[in-house]
Amino acid sequence: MRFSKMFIPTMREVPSEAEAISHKLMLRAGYVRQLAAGLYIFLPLGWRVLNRINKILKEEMEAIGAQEISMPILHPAEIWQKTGRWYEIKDEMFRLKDRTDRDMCLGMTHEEIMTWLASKEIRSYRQLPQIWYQIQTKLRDEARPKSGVLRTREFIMKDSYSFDTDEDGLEKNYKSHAYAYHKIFKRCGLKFYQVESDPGMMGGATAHEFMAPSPAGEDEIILCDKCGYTANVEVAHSVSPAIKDLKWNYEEVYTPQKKTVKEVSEFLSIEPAYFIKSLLFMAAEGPVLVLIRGDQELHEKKLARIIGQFRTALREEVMSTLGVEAGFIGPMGHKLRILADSILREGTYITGANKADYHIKGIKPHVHFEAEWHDLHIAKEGDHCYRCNTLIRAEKVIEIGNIFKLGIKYSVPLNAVFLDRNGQEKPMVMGSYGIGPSRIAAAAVEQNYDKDGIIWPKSIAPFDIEIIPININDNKTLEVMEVLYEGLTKNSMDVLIDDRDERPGIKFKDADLIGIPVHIVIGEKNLKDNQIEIKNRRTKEIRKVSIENAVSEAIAFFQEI
RNA sequence: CGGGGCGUAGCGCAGCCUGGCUAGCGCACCUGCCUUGGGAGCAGGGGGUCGGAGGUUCGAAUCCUCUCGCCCCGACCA
Repeated sequence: MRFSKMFIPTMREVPSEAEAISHKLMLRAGYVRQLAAGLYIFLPLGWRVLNRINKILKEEMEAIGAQEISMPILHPAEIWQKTGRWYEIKDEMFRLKDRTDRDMCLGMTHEEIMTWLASKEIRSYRQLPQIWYQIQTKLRDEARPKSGVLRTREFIMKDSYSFDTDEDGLEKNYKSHAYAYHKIFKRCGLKFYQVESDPGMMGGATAHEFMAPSPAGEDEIILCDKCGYTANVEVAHSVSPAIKDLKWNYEEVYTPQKKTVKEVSEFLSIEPAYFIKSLLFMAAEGPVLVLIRGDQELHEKKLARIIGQFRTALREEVMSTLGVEAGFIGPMGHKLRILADSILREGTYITGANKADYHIKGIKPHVHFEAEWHDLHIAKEGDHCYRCNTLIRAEKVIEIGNIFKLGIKYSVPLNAVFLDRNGQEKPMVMGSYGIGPSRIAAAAVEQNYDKDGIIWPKSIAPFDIEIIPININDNKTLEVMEVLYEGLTKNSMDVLIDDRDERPGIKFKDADLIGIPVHIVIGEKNLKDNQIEIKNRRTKEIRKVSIENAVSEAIAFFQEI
């Protein structure tokens, strides 16, 4: 491909709206353009990258027996109504009506439609298992699209769905997807982790996410380097640092106007970890008191999994429920549901006295209060691994893939059933598995760049090799350029020639920006010695080779990378 | 949806507070000359409803009101 014939609008300056590295570089290097918030155009270079990623996806999906199909993006509402998601999902779903006033929506994911298809077509256990996948556009009316191509309202997703006769079959397909995903992300040149995750509204008990470490990531994971425990903070367990049991006697202390843990802790010169924070929430079942240690933070999602949707109690509700103002609440003597973080099972603490301006020192679990014990705190760096007690660390990550065991969540409402060996009707056992190709691309950029631009992993670069003729008006240069281009192309290398009549500086800068892994520089000086240069974009290593050997050397050089 | 910021040429910005001459600068773009190993130089040139609407004023990029868009933080994220 010739640069002069390809639309590669590079920019010297970064558009001011871009913040994330991948966003800046993909704009500057001419890979994408923004149409509106969360809507991106993939330009020729960007589209080539996506296609390379998709090719890897297809190969690895086919390798585990998945079959590619293509489903509509426009869905009738009835199917989504049957599973209930039409009502559960709110503004996130794009909804519309057709000309006959029929409710429709744009697909944010395809569990419903895939299950519908299975319900129509699969009758017998003999037809199972099936794995169907597609690489298809998804539409989600995101509250806040951000970071360029990382979070958009319309994006392409590789989504696959497995249908099995039983849990064992699902387990097998779940595992083979995990295996395929490892291969895919490895082939794409990404650093990544597989972590335990929250199944969320997808339902089912088990889910994992594939996470590419990057400061631009929106998610955070917890890692234990010793035992290998990795989990999304949304579900991560941890053991907060141990504290001594100071065995104070139960006594009231005067703490005028000191309400927050920080204030009382400073006032009494006692570490926050010796305090119990008492928080009142209003759930569907009524008020619930939640206790966590002073140095912990409540994980609202963990709490929501236990008591359902809730909100913070208003000042008046605290007063009417507990008879004390917020800031001096203690867990003693109340008749309501009390949940406490498990760490509070042991020790002696300080807490509100249920009386304005007073705290209680010396409160002990089981003696002065009872509670349901749960993991309610946010795991963070400095905590210990709940499995092996080693110090854990946290990392920012980009979610690039996920796998869910769905079970029969969708097959039951949509009546996707089959007859088993004994002629018994049973719901299919399902799994769903997603990968975002544009997130792979963005994560690859986030993990591979320098001050000059992108450094693509060679498996997903838009081209393998870029040829840079220094002076396009030199006949010898042109001649060598054509010979190399032909030679490399014949050996199935994807080659971009910068045949523009531009100054060398511009070509070098653009080449570095665009980030093709290998550059071949043809200059008049080296030609006099019958040589050309082969350069590694990442390391800047340059190898001079003779023109005769240039093709084979360049290929070898590419393969070494 | 809550908080903050920004909309002036393709990109990056100045001008706005304190209203006033033809709306300016760098890069990019076009023409010519020159130049060719890391975003050259000289000369000439094109491109703007100052996001939009309404208002105040003799006069609005500038002041006021409304509105639209984009970005960032948070909430949300199937």
